[in-house]
Amino acid sequence: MDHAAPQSPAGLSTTPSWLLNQTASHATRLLSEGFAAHDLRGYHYRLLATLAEQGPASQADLGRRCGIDRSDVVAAVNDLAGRGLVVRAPDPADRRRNVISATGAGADEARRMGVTLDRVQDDLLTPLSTTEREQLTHLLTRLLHHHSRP
Amino acid sequence: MDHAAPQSPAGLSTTPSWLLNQTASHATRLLSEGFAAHDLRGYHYRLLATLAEQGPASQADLGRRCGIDRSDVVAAVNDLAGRGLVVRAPDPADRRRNVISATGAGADEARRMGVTLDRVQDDLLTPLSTTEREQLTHLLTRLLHHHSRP
DNA sequence: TTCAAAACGTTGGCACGGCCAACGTTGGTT
DNA sequence: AACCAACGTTGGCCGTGCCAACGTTTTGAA
Repeated sequence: MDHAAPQSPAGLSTTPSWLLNQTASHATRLLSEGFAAHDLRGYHYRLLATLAEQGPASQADLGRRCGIDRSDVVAAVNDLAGRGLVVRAPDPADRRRNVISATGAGADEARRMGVTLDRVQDDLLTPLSTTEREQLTHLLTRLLHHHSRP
Repeated sequence: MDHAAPQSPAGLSTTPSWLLNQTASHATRLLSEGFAAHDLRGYHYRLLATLAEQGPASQADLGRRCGIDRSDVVAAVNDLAGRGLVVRAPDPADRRRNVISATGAGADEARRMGVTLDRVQDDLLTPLSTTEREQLTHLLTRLLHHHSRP
């Protein structure tokens, strides 16, 4: 009686926002599957990578740089500190702040997760040529830039 | 001391998966802000639009067509039925199934939300030319198609 | 025809990213 | 000194996307 089409919400399937969300969803899935091998999540990687690349920072700064809410930074830093990937120390110059630094193990893990990240990018973009990948990156960058102005 | 850069997770900012997630995030935000005016969410629109365009269907079929889990369809249909946008009736031909149909009010609401959807698309794609919008749509469609083959 | 497998609706739960309000503490301004 | 801003922290909420399990009903194969 009903052969049940794959999955394509009617007219939605040509809608940019729909396409965007679906592809992003796939990307997130692939990425979190990859990160699961490290027993960590996206938040952890963002923080770890930022610390490894830009050096120690306060939690508030970290949150700003990573686009993560202060309250979520707390939990993620707790996780990372609990595994010795990161060290939380009071800032002697400003007692409101904690200075977060990546440990050696943390930097290593950041590197390893970076490899995973790269692998996932390739996975994700498999069907696209180099030129097309650049096109996509360019278009998305422009959209993103436009929608991030105050 | 610290001037706090905008928000750009180090090397991540050039990563397609990152760009994808960020732009999708903006799109979702815009969309849910738009849908909030209708006091409904994305799930509701997907179901309503599918019903309005393709006619009545069982919950399982609806879920398949919309890419929504069966269990989530239950709740969303409850909401829609509670507002008279949709009717849930037992299928006489198969007593396992409920036949879901959009009411007149449901079809109206679907239309109205469709307008909101279109407005949000324009909002989202403001900085892109027509050609570029087509490029983006094309690229995303290809990615999506590639990653949805059983 | 009988019996096992599959599909259905439903409940309840979890993960993840994102966001907000509130509090006590500490720092800077005026 | 008084006020306001920033900080870390707790605790909560939302939306999307899953999964497991149950009882009911249908289908298909022995």
